[in-house]
Amino acid sequence: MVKTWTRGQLATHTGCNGETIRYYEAIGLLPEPLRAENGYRQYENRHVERLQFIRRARDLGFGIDDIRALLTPMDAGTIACGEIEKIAKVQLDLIRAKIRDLQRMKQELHTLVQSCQGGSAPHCAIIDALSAGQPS
Amino acid sequence: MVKTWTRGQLATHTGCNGETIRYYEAIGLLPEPLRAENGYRQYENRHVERLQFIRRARDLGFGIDDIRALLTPMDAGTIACGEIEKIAKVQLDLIRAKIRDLQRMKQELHTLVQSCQGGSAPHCAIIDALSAGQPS
DNA sequence: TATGATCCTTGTAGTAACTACAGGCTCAAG
DNA sequence: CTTGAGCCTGTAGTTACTACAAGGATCATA
Repeated sequence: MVKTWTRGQLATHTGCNGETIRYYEAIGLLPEPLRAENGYRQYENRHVERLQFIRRARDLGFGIDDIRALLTPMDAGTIACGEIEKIAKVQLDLIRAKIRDLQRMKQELHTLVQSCQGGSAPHCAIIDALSAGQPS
Repeated sequence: MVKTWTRGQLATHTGCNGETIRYYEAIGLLPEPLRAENGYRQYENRHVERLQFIRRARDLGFGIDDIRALLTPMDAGTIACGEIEKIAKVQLDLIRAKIRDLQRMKQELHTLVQSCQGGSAPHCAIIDALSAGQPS
């Protein structure tokens, strides 16, 4: 007998929300498992590994479609390393861009919050700045 | 006569999508403008300023509910500077946390992409790493 | 054996902040 | 007068889940 898992067990083991597991099945990321006689899903090791792969990729910021683009050739056994590297590099660039945006936002917000330090001004410096708007 | 703007003019002037303007009205961020006889919205200067305020705050990462929390006391004329500073500081902390997350992701992805540089390995190092999963 | 808690099943709706139609008026230019 | 753009309304789609509701199954305990 091969060890199988229920949905809750898979959720606990992987740290993935149980509903999310069902969602991944619905959108075709996680293959449909066999069912026990009572209708319960019976996950096997390949499901555990697949789900862990998905979660790791999601943690690194890959979108669902990116992950599909990684999994499909993996399933077909035709992994084109260059294609995969490309997806990862695009993702890396996206993350770098997001960091730049956030750092600009952080800088501006920091200036805003600093300007408030008086605390008892007749007008709120934050509101004033947002209303007037410095060129960003 | 006071100068008024159509929705499209307001969109062009503020750089905000025209549908988004309608959306802000629907959720109560932007007050309903008067209508011309043909039913067209007639925006006034206060709408332009309000929309610019909203866009600036959104650009700094404030959520709709944050902006509502800023606008409501502004409308009532009871601006509590401390409250506003608190909202801004929370937002600043959120942004700092996001930056940290993204930098961790960037580091891991960078390592992944570097590991691929061979290009002609029998297995893709990126796939291997995502499958095996180093502790993050 | 009864019962209550916990798990599983399904389908559907809600989240954030828009964005994109469809179907139908209105308006300005040529 | 026609054509194309802009405006109106309402609704549905986007991303990646998350949260029910209603009902059946299982398990521990009394």
